[in-house]
Amino acid sequence: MGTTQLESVPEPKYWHLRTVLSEALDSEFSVGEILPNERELAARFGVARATLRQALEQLELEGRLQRRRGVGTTVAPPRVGVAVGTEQHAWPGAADDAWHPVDCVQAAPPAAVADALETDRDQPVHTVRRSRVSQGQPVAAELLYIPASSMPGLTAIDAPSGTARARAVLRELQHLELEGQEQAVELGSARADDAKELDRLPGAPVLVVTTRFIAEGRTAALSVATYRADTCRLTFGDSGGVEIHHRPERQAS
Amino acid sequence: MGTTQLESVPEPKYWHLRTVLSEALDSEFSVGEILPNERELAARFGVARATLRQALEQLELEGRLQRRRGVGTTVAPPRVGVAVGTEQHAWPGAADDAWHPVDCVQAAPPAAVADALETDRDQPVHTVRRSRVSQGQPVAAELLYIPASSMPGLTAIDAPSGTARARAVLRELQHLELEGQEQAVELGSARADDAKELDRLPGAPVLVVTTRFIAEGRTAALSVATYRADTCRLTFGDSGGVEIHHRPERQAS
DNA sequence: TAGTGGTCTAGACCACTGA
DNA sequence: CAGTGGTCTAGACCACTAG
Repeated sequence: MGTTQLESVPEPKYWHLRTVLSEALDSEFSVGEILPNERELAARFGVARATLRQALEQLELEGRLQRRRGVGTTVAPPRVGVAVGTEQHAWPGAADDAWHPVDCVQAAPPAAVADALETDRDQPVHTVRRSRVSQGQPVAAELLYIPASSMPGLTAIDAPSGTARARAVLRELQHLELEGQEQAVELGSARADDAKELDRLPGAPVLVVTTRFIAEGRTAALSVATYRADTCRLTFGDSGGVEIHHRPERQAS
Repeated sequence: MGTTQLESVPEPKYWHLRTVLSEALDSEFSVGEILPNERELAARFGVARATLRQALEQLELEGRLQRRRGVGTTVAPPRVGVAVGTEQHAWPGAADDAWHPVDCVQAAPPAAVADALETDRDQPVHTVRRSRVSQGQPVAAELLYIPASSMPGLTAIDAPSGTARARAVLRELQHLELEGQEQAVELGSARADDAKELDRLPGAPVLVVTTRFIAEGRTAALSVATYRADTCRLTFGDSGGVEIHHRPERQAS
């Protein structure tokens, strides 16, 4: 009788814990505040540390918490909205581009990319690496694939690789007429190199945005961008910065 | 010396396992095939079951595996592309709509929704529940919020709730002129009711698509749709069905 | 060096499925 | 009913951070 309620169909402990912690975050903690450590929290709730961690993982997935090894668990700020799809289509590297180039090499692409580009697998492809920063934090890493056949004017550029090469490739891209673009979003996990760039551990959840740029009836470029799923909200549509932040509802009783 | 290689900076076992299993899935298994059970796999790889499960979780997150309690672990088909953003904006419930209505009630909305709708928190809102099916499988559940003030003509409808009511609300919506829409995508975890409708466990990863429909300069409707993140690839742009499926690259050595 | 989160183990029991 | 994945425990050690 002293307990709140008997659960005829008991929900898992970690799920209940998630709800309790979520409400505590709303009412008793403010952004950036540091939580008690995992061993202490587990003891306080009377569960094993693994169970407590399962609840924390959920909350981190939902962007409510941020955990860093050697430091602690902190309350995360609301997700930052990053504009991904715009009404006025534009090539990567255009004036208002939110990305900045990092590197560029010319090599044979992975098989999956060659398929999407509709080119032979041994045909060389310019691969531009770019990164995107928002509010001081890295939010996305991108690999931009451009078939060499799309850019005949670039064969004689002197810079063989590096940032200068990347800029040259992007500059060349602007000369083509962009006819349209198609995008897809799916859930993925960060590969080792992306994870490093995003300041996360390998396997961290990411939103993978694949963009196909169409010119002259063909796929002129393919962008594969991985966004931090914990901190980002991808926005599409006319204006990107509108304040629609959906926080999951309370659990129904 | 018999081992393949000494790892100077050893990656986690579960991550290495994920890679090994991923390659095995590519080469030795076909879609729908059932894997050995977890205890057997763990023994075969010489790890604890929890570690093996960590690897399986990764692969399930990436849409490579499907696990069902009491049944087993099967190889998942490639993710199905579902069109989310279209060039020609249209109201929910239009002729070519992929959704079908389930239910409708009129009640005060959650606080977060009221804020997004820019209405008072105690103002009544029509809440339409819809579901979306693709290739025989439920892929998304939606809550569609429409302020009663947007639809003055609906006060006298006789059906108080249920599917008939939902259809009536959607029909009424078509009479307004749609001026634009804004969308956002973020990662979330399925609430209990959504999870049930999506045939998943609570907490399963979902892609939450928030759409704001604008008419007469105001927010006339707000849709919060949760898509199964494991099985869905959300497509935006001119044509939704194009075959760009990005499979994560092999891990660099 | 002390304290944090990340990984891993070897068990146990439960909830669910299908024969 | 037997077999599956899902939950949970109580430990251990490791990698990383910061004072």
